Amino acid sequence: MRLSRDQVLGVALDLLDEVGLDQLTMRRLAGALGVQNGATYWHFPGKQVLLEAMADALLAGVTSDLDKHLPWYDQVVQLAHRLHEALLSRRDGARLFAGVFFPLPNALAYGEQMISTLRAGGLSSRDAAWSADTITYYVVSHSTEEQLAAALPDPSASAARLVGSVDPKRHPHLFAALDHLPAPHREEHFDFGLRLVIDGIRRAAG
Amino acid sequence: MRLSRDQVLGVALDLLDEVGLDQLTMRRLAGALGVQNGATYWHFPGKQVLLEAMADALLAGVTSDLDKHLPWYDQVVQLAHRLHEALLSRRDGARLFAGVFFPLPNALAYGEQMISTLRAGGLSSRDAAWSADTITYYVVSHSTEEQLAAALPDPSASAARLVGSVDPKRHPHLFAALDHLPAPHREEHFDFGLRLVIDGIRRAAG
DNA sequence: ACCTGAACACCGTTCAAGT
DNA sequence: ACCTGAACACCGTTCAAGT
Repeated sequence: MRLSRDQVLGVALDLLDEVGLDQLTMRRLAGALGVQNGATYWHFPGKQVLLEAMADALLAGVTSDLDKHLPWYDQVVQLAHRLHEALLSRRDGARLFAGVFFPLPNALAYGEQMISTLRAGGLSSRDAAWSADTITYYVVSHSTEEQLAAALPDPSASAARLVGSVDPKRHPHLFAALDHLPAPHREEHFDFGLRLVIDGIRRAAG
Repeated sequence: MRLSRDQVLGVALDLLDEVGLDQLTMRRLAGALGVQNGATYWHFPGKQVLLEAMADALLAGVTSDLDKHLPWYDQVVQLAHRLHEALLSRRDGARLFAGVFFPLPNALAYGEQMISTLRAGGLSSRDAAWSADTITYYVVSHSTEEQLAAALPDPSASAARLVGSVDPKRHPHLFAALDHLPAPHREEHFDFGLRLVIDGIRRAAG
């Protein structure tokens, strides 16, 4: 059976979940497709383009069925959560998305939705665009860290290394902060920072 | 003349500026050092450890000579700017830093300084730690995007591709936002988002 | 202690040739 | 139109052997 572009994309996403971004190679992908390693190059001109398509596929549906009855700032929260979930939906999804720059359909839809919601809150075109950037930076960076932490060979050994490297004499505040690591409270930690950003935006909205 | 660990690190940083993170290979590094490609492995056990050392080297001095007479929130701004400058000081510096997870000396000093400044503003240990995380996420993500944009093969062609991909009918708000791209106003764009976050934190500080 | 030389097991990409 | 087979120019890492 011949390959289709969508089939290559789908198997690539499944392979990402299985082996992670660093181990996702064109040769492994060909193997997973049961095909010789030059074959995928007929469907995608190179690895970078495939990665871009994968990144945009992650965002499918982020703007669907949003609740228009919420106040504008809660709509922003909802959309930010959607992006967060989308990036976490596949292994290394956040890093994949962060490594891509170009405007693709689902990313454009997300941007349009975010900016229009912020404009509904009374922000100027510039402030809405720049606030959307800030929210997106936050979500992407937070998601990246979550997945990096999850990918560590041995999480509890890594936590121990972290604790061990903080000398309470030299870094007293950091030492105290070890009681408040992000990992055990993922959702709360994410919402805390998102709330900071959105409170700032509400203030800017006057 | 024999190599020293510091010499390897220094040449690696210079090579990073010259060729970028993706082209920074252990073999090129050996070439730049005038040595066979196994030689560096005596000084660093592997590429990842070298990258971690390079990332931490970027942060040397971020906490030096901070102005203690500023109000706490302006000290936070100053420290965030220091991190921003440090990440931009070398090509792909932000991506290099983002790819590293483990606690190294300069990163610890930065964290300690940021949390202690926030605590001076009246935040609880938890809120200070989580607010510091949010600021750091913002700075790293913003810096990464700046450097990604700067690394595009042809910036003006890329801008054209961006403009061309936004249909004003389908994405009217995004289209309007094209007048406010980050690139032409780097510093202002950075400060805008940082201000949002810090306003949120000041509100949390009560 | 520090480095060479050579090998091992991989990569992404290209492209004539097949079907 | 779509894929194979084989090559090209690379990687990171290891390690016996040299000095």
